[in-house]
Amino acid sequence: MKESIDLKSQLRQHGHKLTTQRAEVWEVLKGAPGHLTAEQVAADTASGVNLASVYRALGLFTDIGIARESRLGNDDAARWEVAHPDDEFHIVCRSCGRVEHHGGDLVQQIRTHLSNSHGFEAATVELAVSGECSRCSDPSAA
Amino acid sequence: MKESIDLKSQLRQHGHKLTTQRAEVWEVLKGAPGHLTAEQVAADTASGVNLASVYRALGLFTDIGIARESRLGNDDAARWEVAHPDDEFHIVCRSCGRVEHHGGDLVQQIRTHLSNSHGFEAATVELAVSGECSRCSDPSAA
DNA sequence: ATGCGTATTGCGAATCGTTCGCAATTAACC
DNA sequence: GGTTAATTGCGAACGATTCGCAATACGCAT
Ligand SMILES: [Mn+2]
Ligand SMILES: [Mn+2]
Ligand SMILES: [Zn+2]
Ligand SMILES: [Zn+2]
Repeated sequence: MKESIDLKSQLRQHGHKLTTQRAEVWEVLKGAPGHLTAEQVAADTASGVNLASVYRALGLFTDIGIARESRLGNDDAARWEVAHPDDEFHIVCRSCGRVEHHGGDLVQQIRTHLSNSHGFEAATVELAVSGECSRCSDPSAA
Repeated sequence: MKESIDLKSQLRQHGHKLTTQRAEVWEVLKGAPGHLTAEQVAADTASGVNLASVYRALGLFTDIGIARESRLGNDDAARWEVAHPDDEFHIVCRSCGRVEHHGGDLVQQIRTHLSNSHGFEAATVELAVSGECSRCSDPSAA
């Protein structure tokens, strides 16, 4: 099973407090299936955490590395999720907007090529592919 | 030498007029070394084209495929350049913000893998790598 | 060249996502 | 429980982009 992140210790390690709001925001992120906007997080929060505080929490989580922020598709709002490595990249359906994750060594290959052939050590590799997802391209397959 | 795009015919083909403002915006894009914000384009424009009109022109150029829009690094403003294929991806220095282009077949490999192994035809592949550029990581190399 | 009808411009106001300032609250440590 | 600095909530501010609309300028046909 997947290691569960201990929010309290992660925050402590970076010199921050564990507040009820942060805990609630974290709970929403953990429970959500996908990539949420700050507004969605705020809405799903147990006690209705203030939007500005949600932004602050999400920003903090991203800074300390337990959450990941991305801008997907044509979307103008940022979205967050529990952190996952770059290697698991995003495939965004340009019809319905659904996002799938794709693992494998494709991203590693990019890193390796840049390092071996160009002496460049990639800090982050952001890869996002768009196209029609199976549900949208083949309407018959329910 | 690189084929030069004929703005007038590209616009005609898509049912749009060639205006002096569009010509000026295009001139700026063609002449610019890098990736420009709408504000920068407006500023560099011969007759000071209005910012809203610059946005409209850049949006149109992007729609008809002769310009490319990207959001690089932590930057919150969109940037434009004369269109180039996805295969030439972006390497962004997280210290100085400089952007380099990197060609090769890495992006094609991604497309091929997704098609062969998953029957997924990628419409766009957006790849952006971050790290320290040579100038920033090795200060001695002037 | 001239005139027409429509696409396009410029301008300011509006919108949207996100951040800020600051007084009131609260978590962490004693 | 008391102290104190970190955090919250609120509303106002912000920057990027878009919109509405009257004035203008293309493109095409005279
Ligand atoms: Mn993800
Ligand atoms: Mn580019
Ligand atoms: Zn879909
Ligand atoms: Zn640099």
